[in-house]
Amino acid sequence: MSRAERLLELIQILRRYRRPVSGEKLSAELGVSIRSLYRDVATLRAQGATIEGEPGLGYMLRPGFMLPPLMFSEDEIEALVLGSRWVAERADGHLALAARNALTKIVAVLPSDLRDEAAASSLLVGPSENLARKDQDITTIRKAIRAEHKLLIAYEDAKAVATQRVIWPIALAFFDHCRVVAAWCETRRDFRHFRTDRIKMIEALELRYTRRRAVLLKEWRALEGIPEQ
Amino acid sequence: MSRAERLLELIQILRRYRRPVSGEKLSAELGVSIRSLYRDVATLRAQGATIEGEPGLGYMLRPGFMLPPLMFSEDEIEALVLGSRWVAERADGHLALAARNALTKIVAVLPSDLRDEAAASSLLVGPSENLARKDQDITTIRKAIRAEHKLLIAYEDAKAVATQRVIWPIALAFFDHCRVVAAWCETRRDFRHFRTDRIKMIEALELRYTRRRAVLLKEWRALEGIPEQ
DNA sequence: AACGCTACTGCCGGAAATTGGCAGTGGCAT
DNA sequence: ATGCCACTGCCAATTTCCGGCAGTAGCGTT
Repeated sequence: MSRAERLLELIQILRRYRRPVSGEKLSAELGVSIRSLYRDVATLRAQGATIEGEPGLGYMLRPGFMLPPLMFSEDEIEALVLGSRWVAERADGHLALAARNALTKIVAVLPSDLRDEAAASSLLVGPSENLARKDQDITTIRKAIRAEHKLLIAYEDAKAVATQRVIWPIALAFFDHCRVVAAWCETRRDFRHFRTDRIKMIEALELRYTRRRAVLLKEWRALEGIPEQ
Repeated sequence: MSRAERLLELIQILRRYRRPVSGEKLSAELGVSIRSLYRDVATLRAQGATIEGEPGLGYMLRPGFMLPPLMFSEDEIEALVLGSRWVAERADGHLALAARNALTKIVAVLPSDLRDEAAASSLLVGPSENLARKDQDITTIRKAIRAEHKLLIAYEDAKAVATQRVIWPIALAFFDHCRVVAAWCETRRDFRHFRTDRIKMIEALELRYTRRRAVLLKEWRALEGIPEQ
């Protein structure tokens, strides 16, 4: 195994463990001495990986993904740039920032003669027309989805009937004029959809819901007839 | 310079030249022997780069970009996935396909435990509401923009007045309900905007326009007050 | 047919990078 | 005070990398 491959392997091993792992264990799994492991960690850090090491504990990789060298066609890069711009324009603050950061990283490594072209890429995203912005809420929802946490919401449906419910959010759909949360509703014991602009209050309950999101998502997709994207 | 860096450098050099370059020249630019160059080319090919080599001619890189190892945060990957999905949903056939391909490539290299999560990512893009689809035209426009080629179009404006013009397309803006081409209009000798759904006919003139797109784009941006994205 | 140009491969000795072991420092918790 | 562990510098052994050489093969020109 070449060194480059081993570095990638190290990232993946670190990613598998969620808790700190000692360097000795990592070196054993890689079939390499502890000394080399320290060097590998240093190299990865130099490449931008956020590997945290604490004496007495071990190493832990801050959640993230290391992509190995990838080859993209011109169209593919253009698609990534356009997509990131759309997210930067339309998604909530955190995600929009992440989109800009991802874009910056990609553009930074392009050869200089192409950097300008990509930066000045001719595919633009227009502003949203009348999309009500509830950035902080969307961020809360996204976090809850990822953590499989319950949410308490005050909702006002299309007929202006107000309710309070505990929901298990599983997905967030972006439409032209609104965003919709798909969730399992504890009150109704069924899947329900909630337009984010009709959510009047939202409270993150630091409480995990009892089924796996992937499973719920699959059931919901089947019910709604939504194909995998 | 480490070998990994040199491989990236080779890609960038190949990208600079648009015509075939001999291995000898490449090796000279890299400050390395011809023998090593052959090895480097072989390595890059094994990594998926499409470098074409023909005896008597030289090497040529099929247009595309090699991204070096990159580190993305969870949010950044989520933004890339969501953005690609939007492009796959909303852009024209070629670009949509490119978005799907880019996504496939990214997902393919994620560690397996995360692949499913990314594939089943909870951020979805709803279908467009009443967007008139003119896929083949959009592709033509995109190609013309990239090549800085003129286009002959038959246009019907908001008042149903029909005209034919030669335009120099410089950008394509995606709005919720329509796509708009920004262009220099030869007839009017000024910048004009054309909604793609009002373009009745389009013909690609294999003729380069006389000013650089980057410059035109900058002027147009200044005129319209559109900030760099 | 001969020649020039170039991609491509195998082999070999020398150069350079990688590796493992060792010794030592320092932080932290028990 | 002890144990655990991250981290660094040094050095010799190992592995990989590199350049040069010789040789094969495809293609177009003369």
